[in-house]
Amino acid sequence: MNIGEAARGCGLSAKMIRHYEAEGLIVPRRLENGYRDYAEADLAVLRFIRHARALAFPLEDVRRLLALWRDRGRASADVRRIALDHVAALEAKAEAMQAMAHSLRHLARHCHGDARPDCPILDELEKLP
Amino acid sequence: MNIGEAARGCGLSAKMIRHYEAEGLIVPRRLENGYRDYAEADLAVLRFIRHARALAFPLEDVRRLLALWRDRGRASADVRRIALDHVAALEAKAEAMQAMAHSLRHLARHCHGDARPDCPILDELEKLP
DNA sequence: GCTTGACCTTCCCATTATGGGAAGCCCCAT
DNA sequence: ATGGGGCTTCCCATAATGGGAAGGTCAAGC
Repeated sequence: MNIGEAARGCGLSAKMIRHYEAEGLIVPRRLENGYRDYAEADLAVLRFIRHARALAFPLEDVRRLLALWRDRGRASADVRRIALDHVAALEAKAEAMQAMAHSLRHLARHCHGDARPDCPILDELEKLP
Repeated sequence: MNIGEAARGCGLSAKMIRHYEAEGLIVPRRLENGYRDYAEADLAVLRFIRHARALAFPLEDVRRLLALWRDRGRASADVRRIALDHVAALEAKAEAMQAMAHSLRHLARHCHGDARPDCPILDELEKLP
């Protein structure tokens, strides 16, 4: 199966599949003409990568998860550790963003939002600590 | 005031001040020796930039906010528009991240997290749609 | 007056994940 | 054999930040 077919089969772009290969996540067989040749098992790996990325695991985490996935004897605790660390990172970022959104919404609520020039939003950006 | 002093005075790194200059946000006077020379008024601009960045406004937004800030006759509606669009973007990202965190936490809850190899997290990454 | 150290300049590179696009090769169907 | 579509690699760009090199400048101390 060449890369285009593999891409359609796993939901990733050919571009990204090559990128993941460059990152060492999945290195397919090569045909004599130089074309990449993906097996069915490779498709499963590519889908795994797509799912992990959909949950925003950084590639470095995906690499480790893949290693654990391939290791039939891994301890589930290792997987859980990676997942929970990632959850913590996600929640920290999400909370930071919501705090910023909240502050800004608060400012915007006190801004007339009409043709007048006075604007608490700019005032605040000017004066903040 | 040279760039080091300006950096200490506004809370940005000299590196970033140069970057914001390259982006056209603030271009200081130059001394004869080529050194950048910041006035007090420049410090206010730099602080404005820092505050806007602290609220995660992208540089492009900062550029527009700065223009409005400098324009004594701007309509507060223009500022509000930028702010609320940014709030929407922040909230969208925050919600996406929390949804991912939530899914993962759910998976992790069903993972023993011990030495056994069976792991619902990996199972899910393997099987997802 | 010269050395030293702190500061300044510009330029290049790396990060993360993704995509655009060019140049050139390959394969298959007409 | 020719054309179209797929494949290859390589370079570039994104956003914001930082690291670091190579070299110019200034001020203090001797």
